[in-house]
Amino acid sequence: MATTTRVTRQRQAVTDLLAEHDGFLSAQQLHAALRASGHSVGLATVYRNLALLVDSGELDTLVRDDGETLYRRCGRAHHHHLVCRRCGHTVEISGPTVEAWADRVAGEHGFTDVRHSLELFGLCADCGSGTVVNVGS
Amino acid sequence: MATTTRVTRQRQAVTDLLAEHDGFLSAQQLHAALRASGHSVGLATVYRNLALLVDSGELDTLVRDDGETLYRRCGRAHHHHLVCRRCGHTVEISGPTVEAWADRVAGEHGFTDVRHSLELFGLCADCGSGTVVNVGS
DNA sequence: GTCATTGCAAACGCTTTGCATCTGT
DNA sequence: ACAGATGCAAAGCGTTTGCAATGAC
Repeated sequence: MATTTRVTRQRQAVTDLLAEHDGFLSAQQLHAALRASGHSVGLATVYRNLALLVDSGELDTLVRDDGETLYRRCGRAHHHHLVCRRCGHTVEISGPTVEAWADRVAGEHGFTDVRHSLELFGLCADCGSGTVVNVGS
Repeated sequence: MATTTRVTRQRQAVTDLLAEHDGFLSAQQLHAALRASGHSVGLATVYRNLALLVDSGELDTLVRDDGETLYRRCGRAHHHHLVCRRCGHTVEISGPTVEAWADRVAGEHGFTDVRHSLELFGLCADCGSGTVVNVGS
C-alpha cells in the first residue's frame, strides 16, 4: 500500500551527485553535470526526483532572483549562505541568533510553522577587491 | 540626452496603484487590479514599468517560492517580511540585529557590497489554527 | 507480472521582446 | 515632429505533465 520507492539508476545518480556536492545546484546544472559524467538522465526525471527529495526533507531549496530554484543537500544543522554574486563562491555560515529571533517574531504575530530563508549576496574577496571586472549595468 | 521619462496614463496608473497598496503585489495581480478598476493597460507595459521602478530604487522585489516576483513600494528603512504561505497575509518586521550581523559575518569572510534577503514564511493565526484547510501533501 | 519510474515532447505560467502604432513633450 | 511608451502576440525560460515504454521488485 505505501508506495514503494524503487532504487533506479537515475535516482541513485541524482542522490549521489547531491551527496558529493556541497553548495547549491539548479536542476538544470545538476542535469548537465549528470550527463557530463556519463549518466543518461532525463531532465524531467531530475525534476521529479528533486521534488521527492524536497518533500522528504532531504533537500533545501532557495529561489534565486531570476526565478530559478537551487537545491542543496539539507544540513542537519540549519545553515545560511554567503554567496558571491559574481563567481558563485559560497561560504556556509551559521546564525545562532537568527533562528531564535525568527521564532520569536513569528510567535508575536501568531504565525506558526515558520521557515525562514536568509541568504547574503555580495562580492567575495577575490571578486570585490583586486581584479575589477565589468559586472554589467 | 538623458532619456526623458514621460508621464503616460498607464505609468501613472501603475504608480498610483502601488502608492495606495501597502503589501506585495505580483505583476499579474497588479495588471488584473488595474483592469478591474477600469484602466486599460497591457501586461507588458506593467512589466516594463515595474522594471523601471525597480531600477530607480522605488520598488523592492521578493521572489516567491513558485518563482513569481512580488513588488512592493520601497520602504526607506530596510524591512523584512513575515509572509503567510497560505493566504499571503504579510507583516512588516524590522530586524535591527540582522543588519549588523550580516555585515560582520560578510566582513569576516572578506565579502563586500553585501545585500541580504531575509524572509519568514509561515502560517498566520487565521490559517494555522482554527480553519484547517487541506494544504496538499 | 506489476506498478513505480523514466523519457520525450507538449503544455504551462511568468516574463521578455519585436515591431508597428500611438502619444507626451 | 521626435523619441519614448504602449499593445499585442510571439518567443524564452524554467518547470510540470501526459502517456507509452521500461525496469525494479
